[in-house]
Formats: sequence, structure tokens, C-alpha cells
Amino acid sequence: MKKRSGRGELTRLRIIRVAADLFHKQGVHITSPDEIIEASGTGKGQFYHYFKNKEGLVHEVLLTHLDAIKIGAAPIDYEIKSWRDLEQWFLSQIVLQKKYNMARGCPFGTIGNEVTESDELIRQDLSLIFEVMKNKLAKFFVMEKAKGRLLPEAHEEHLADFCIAVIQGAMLMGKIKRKSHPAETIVQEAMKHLQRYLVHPGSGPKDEPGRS
Amino acid sequence: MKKRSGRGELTRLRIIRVAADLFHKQGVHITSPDEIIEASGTGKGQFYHYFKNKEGLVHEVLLTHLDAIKIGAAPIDYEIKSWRDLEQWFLSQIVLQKKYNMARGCPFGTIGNEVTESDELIRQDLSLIFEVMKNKLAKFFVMEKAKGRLLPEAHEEHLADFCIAVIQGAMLMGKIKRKSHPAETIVQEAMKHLQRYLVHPGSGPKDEPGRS
Amino acid sequence: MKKRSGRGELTRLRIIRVAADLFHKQGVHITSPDEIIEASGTGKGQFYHYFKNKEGLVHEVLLTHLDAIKIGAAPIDYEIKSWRDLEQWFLSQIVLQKKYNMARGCPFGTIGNEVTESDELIRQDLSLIFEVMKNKLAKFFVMEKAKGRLLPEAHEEHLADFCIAVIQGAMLMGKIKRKSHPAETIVQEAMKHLQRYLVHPGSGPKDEPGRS
Amino acid sequence: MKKRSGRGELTRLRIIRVAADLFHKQGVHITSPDEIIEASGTGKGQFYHYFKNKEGLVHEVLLTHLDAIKIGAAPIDYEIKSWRDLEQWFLSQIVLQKKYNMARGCPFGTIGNEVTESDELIRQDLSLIFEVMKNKLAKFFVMEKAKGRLLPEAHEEHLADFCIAVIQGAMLMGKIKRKSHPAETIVQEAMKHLQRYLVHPGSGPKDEPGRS
DNA sequence: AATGAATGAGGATTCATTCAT
DNA sequence: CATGAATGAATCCTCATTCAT
Repeated sequence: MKKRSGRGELTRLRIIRVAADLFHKQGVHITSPDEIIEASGTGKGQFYHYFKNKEGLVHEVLLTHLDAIKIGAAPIDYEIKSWRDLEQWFLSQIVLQKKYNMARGCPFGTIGNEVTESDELIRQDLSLIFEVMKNKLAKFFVMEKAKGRLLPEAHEEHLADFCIAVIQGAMLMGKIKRKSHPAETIVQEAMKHLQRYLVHPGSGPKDEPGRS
Repeated sequence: MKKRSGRGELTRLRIIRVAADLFHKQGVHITSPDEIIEASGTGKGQFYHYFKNKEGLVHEVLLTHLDAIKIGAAPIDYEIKSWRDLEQWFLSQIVLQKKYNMARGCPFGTIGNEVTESDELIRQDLSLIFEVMKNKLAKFFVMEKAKGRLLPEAHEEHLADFCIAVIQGAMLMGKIKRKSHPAETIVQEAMKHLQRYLVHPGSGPKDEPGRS
Repeated sequence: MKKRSGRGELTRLRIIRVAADLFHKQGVHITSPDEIIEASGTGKGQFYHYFKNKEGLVHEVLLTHLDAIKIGAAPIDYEIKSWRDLEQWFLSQIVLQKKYNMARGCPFGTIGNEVTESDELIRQDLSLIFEVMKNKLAKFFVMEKAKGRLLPEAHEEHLADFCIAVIQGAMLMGKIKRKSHPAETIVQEAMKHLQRYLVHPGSGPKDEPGRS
Repeated sequence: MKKRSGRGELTRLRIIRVAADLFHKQGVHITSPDEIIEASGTGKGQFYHYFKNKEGLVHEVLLTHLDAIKIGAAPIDYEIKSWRDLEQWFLSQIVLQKKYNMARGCPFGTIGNEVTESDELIRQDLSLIFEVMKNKLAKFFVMEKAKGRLLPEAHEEHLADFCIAVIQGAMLMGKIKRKSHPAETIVQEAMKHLQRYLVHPGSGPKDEPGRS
């Protein structure tokens, strides 16, 4: 990576932030450099000064997202420590979606769906993001199992992938129906499934699963 | 509906079929009328003769999909009559995805993800498609419940929505990772969840849940 | 080749003619599609309707030139039948250059000089044009030899290549110096050389070499 | 001339050298300041610090060439002292061209061909270069005549111009055909012509014309 | 029903240059 | 002396659509 400071860094970040929002709102294909330039209040040349091309910008937007997830600065908290956190992880995504009037999906799902065979770089970026996400979720399940609160038959990574797929599907449905209700019931079903792997709380665990 | 016959009907259908494939492959935004015209071997005029504009074509493509689902002519069989059928419903979508080398997602999810607030017509088309899908799946759960094979606490529509969300999420993951494995484990998790609602098979039901 | 008639053919030819002139005047690189579009009074879309891209247009411009040379419709007459014709062939190119105030070179030399390793198609077009030119000139020398008016040691193709190189060099000098005089003396030297191969006119050939 | 020393002088020379090469390789129009800056490992500011603008750089590149010719530091030796030297002058240019795989022409011809009516400064630079070249060549013919080895009818300057035109045309043909053979035969024809002006070597001159 | 000519707005990118540090 | 941020016009090309035949 190049040096990340100095005068122009703000312009660069401004472009990335604006682009991330537009990509989330309307996808990559429909968002033109011109629109990003206009919205970020920069000149045409700056765009191509900081980014090789549009794909390069998408790449950097995704790296920025990835970084935010890694350091815990993303709007969604991926550091799951309890069953309540897990439910929150699901629900906060729908809450976010509601803030956008159910007109947007998941920023990664949106971009991921637009990917074609020629967008290999972007595909890999997304793949990496989802991998990191999975690991964060799996870590929780691993910990739970270590504490004897999860049945041995629970496959931590599969459960993590299941969570991600469900929230992706739920948000897509939310966007298409422009209603949060379906997404919410979907998430509840998923939670029920996950709790199925709980060791039955005979001795009364402190951290009780989401009864919300 | 307009007249559906005559000489030109074949041209119209050819355009729809080609467009459906291109939309599935690369999405709507990136697919230009020119590309469709070229791929369908038609002339420019024909395109705008049969369709008001690009959006109109998308609309008709979706109606065609909807029709296929309704009459059971779609590549995926939505007439679920057994738990095995249900599992097949899940798996056949992944099989289809594999045929495209895991480079495509669900045709409806792909288009749905591209929808913005200005694509109200298309959004509604998709919403309708998913509604029909849901009803088909719910019907199975209703039937199962009627036969006393499903716990009364099972909410048929919620389960149907859950199924749809899971397959959407699974296919998206499959497309992003270009691997079928994650999608398959996700589906297996979902199946486990659904079977949880089975009335315990004390009396031995003939149609046993997917042990495949 | 596609059909060459119908409504749009005029537009296409207009673009080619305008482009040929601009390429001659200022070269290919500096001439933008927009400039051609403007000068030919067409719309932007027409340009790319008739030509794949700018290179495609250059290609067709060259093919048009080639055709003109082949059928004798070019501004320069390549059908040399006498030594006077040959001298005329040299001089008429300088006369043409004078008409443009010595600000242009040879249309083929101009484009040829701009060619880089990535312009293989164009390079081949030019190569072909010069090949045809050479053959036309060589034909004259062959005929002269057949009539016993040219020494056997004269290599017809070499002489033809020599003529072409000289006129190219002469026109380039004319353009750079913006004077016709150097070009004219160069051509005179070349003519002297060519006549050196004449069989000594002991019996007095009717067609005497250029004493102009 | 400005001061020519100090720290930055190296940067300036580096830019000129890189630019000269790129102009030779692909011409002036197609070569952007950015490309030169990148290839010379300088910063954007340096470019406009040392050169008024792109045209200014072309100008200085040409002056540098001119200087090299004058002081005999150019890749081609313009100090002709014998007929062998003259032949070498021709052939060494083709040898150089071969080193570039016949993908380049003469650096001056290449730039000269790109000149338009608005590039008066550059045109004059080139004109001057060719004038100096001509004088160098003419000097040889003058000397030869003085020694009684050249027929009085030989016009020294015309012969010099003839040489320059021939090599320009030959190199252009070489570049367009990407073959050295045509260029070589053209040069041989030119040499034959020049030798025609030799006073017949009855008394056996030491420096015999190129029989190579 | 069918063809493809015509239009012009817009998309992605590069260019040449200036300016601030 | 040196760096690179900033600017906006221009380049090359595609898009979605309409129109004439």
C-alpha cells in the first residue's frame, strides 16, 4: 500500500465514502464516475488520479469495508459474544435496511449480485469479506462449544455460513418487498434453528438465548 | 394481454428468451438492447416494435418467468409434494447453478438486487413472483400440517419465506465464492431446521425426510 | 463486404471522404471522431454505426484509397505508359502538394509514419497500397524492357520501389520546408537515375525521356 | 541559452532522453506528458518546471538532436569523407532501424510527418536539422568535386537533398513493410545514381566507390 | 412484420496544464 | 529542486430510443 496521509488523502476518502453509499443505494453498474465525482465535489481528474479506473474504486471501497469489519468500525458489529449479540447481528442489519426505507439490500450482496465472470478481482474481494464475516461468526460458535453450551454435532463454519446466507436472503426479500416483516420472520426462523444446537440449559446458563 | 400468435410472435419470444438468459448471466443494467438484438438475430426496429422500451422487456421477461412457474414449466419444480421434493427444490437450484459454473445466481435475485426506487414496476413483478413461489411452498406445509405431520406451531408462510431466503442467500454465496459446497451445506442446515417441525415419526410416515 | 447501397451509404461515404481529408491534413492521431462527425454533419451514433471504431474508419479510408488507385480514380494517375507519364507521376504529386500550400505530405506516408506496433491492421493496409503502387510502376519498366528500351540489368521492382521512396522522401521534405523546390530537384535527380537504364537511343526512340 | 548545470540538469536530460525515445517510437501526438513523466521517473511538476509545455519539450528534444548532429555525437555519422562513408551513412540508418525491428522510421521524419500548420516552431526546428544534414552531405560532394572526382554537372546540394529524401523514403517503406530489404535496394539504387557523377577513374583513385 | 438509419445524451477515460506545499 | 493534488476540456465510445422505408 502507498502512503496514506497528506493533502489529497481527504479527497480520496471522500470519493470512497460517496462511492460506497452510491454503490449500496443503486449498485455499481448504474453508478457512473461522473455521478461520484459530482457527489463528492471533486474534479474529473482527481477520480483517475486516485483510482486506476472504476473497478479500482470498487476494489478500494470493498477493501475499506473489509477493514472496517476487521477493526470493528463497521455499522454492523461482527464481534458476537452472546446469543443476544447474534440476534442483534441479524436484526441490526434489518434495522439499517429500514433506515433506507427498505430500498437497499446488503452492500456486499448488492455488489456481489452484479459480479460477472469478468469481474474476478471484485469477486475475490467479496469472497474475502464474506470469509472474514464467517470467521467472526464461527468464532462465536467455537467458543460456545468450548464452553459446553453447543452440541458437538454443530458444525461451526456451516452455522456461520447459514447465518450469512439467511441474512443475505432476508435482506434481498426485504428490498424486493419493501417490507421488513418478511425479513424479520426469516431471521426468527434462523435463530430457532441455531438454538436447536444449544445444550439444554439444565444447569441454567447465564447467557440465555434470545427470547425477544 | 394482447394477441399472442401470428408471424411475429416467434421473434418476440426469441427476444424474450435471449434477454432472460442475458439478464440471468450479467444482470439487466449491463445488458443493452443492442446486445439482445444482436444475440437474438433481430433488427433494431423489432425490439421497439414488440416492447415499449428496455424496462418493458424486463417486465415481459419476468411475466414469462412467472407464467412458467405458475404452469410448472420452469426449470425448477415448485410443486412440492414431499419432503424429498422440497430438498430437491433446494438442490436443483444449486445443480442449475453448477451448470453455469457457479457464475450465476438466481435469475430473480439477480434482477431483484439491481432494482432501485425508480424501478417500481419491476420490483412489483419480482414481488409477485416471490409471492407465487411462497404460496407454492406454503401449500406443501399446509398440506403436511393437515395430514398431522407438521407441528401446529409451524407457521407455513414463515417457513416458505425462510426457504426462499435461504436459497437466495445460498446461491448468492455460491456465485460469490464460485463454489457449490457452501451453498450445499447451507441448504442442509435449512433442511434440518424445517424437519424440526416434523411430528415425531412414531407411527412411521411413509414419506420420510431427506436422508439422501 | 456488406451490401454497399441504400439510404445510409451516402452518410458512410461522406464520413469517409471527410475523414480522408482530415487524416491527410493533420494525421490520424490528432483527428478525433468528434471532429469528423462535426465536419461530416452527422450524428455521433452514425459514426459508430458505420465503423466499428476509429481504427475501423482508418481501415476503410485506406481501402477506399486502394480501390481508387486500382480503378484509376485516384488524384494521381498510376497507369504509367511512357517516360513522360512517369515524370508526370512524380510531378503531379508535388503539384497536389502545392495546392495544399506545401502543408501536407503524401496521404499514405502521413498515415504510415504514425503507425506503431499496435496498428498492425493499418500497417498492412498501407503495405498493400504501396505494393499495388509498386506493381503499377514496375509494370511500366517491364514493358519498357520488353520493348528493348531498358537495359537488362534494370531490376524493375527495385526501380519501382526507388520511385516510391523518392517521392515519399521528396514530399516529406516539401512539407517540412514548406517549399516545393527541394522536392522538385529531388525528383529530377531520380529521373536522371532512371533514365540511366535507358538503352542508348541510337535509333532514336519515339518516346524520349523527360526533357521538360 | 539558460544555465546548463546544477542538480536538476540531470532530471532535465533524463526527460529529454526518454521523450526523444518515445517520440521516435510512437510519435509526438500519441505520447502524453504523463507517459514521459512516468518513464523518466520524475514528478509532474518537474516536467513543467523544465519545459514550458509539451511543445517546448519537443523543441528541446529537437535542439538536442541538432546539437548531437553538429558535434558528431549522433548515432548516425554525418561526417562523410569517402564514398564508403556515404554508403555507410545510408546503411547505418537501416541498421539502426533493424535494431528496432523495423518498427520505427527516422526520428525526424516521424516528427516531421506529424507537423501541421500550427506547429510552426517545430517545423522550423526540423527544417534546420535537415538543413544541417544537407550541408554536411553537400560538403562531401563539394570536396569530391574540388578533388576533381565529381563531374562538374553534379549539383552538390541537389545530391545532398536527394540522399536525404531517399533515406527518408527508404526508412518509411521499411517501417510500413516491416522489412529491411526494400530499404536496402532503394539505397543501392540511390548509390548507383550518385556514382554516376564520378569522374571515370582512369588514373585509379584510392578511394573507390562502394563495391560492397 | 421487418430493417437499419439516425439522434444525441451519457459513460469511462486521458490529456495538458496549473497550483499548492 | 521536487512532489503530486487539482482542474476541466477533450477523446473515444456505448446507450436507449425514434424514425423512415
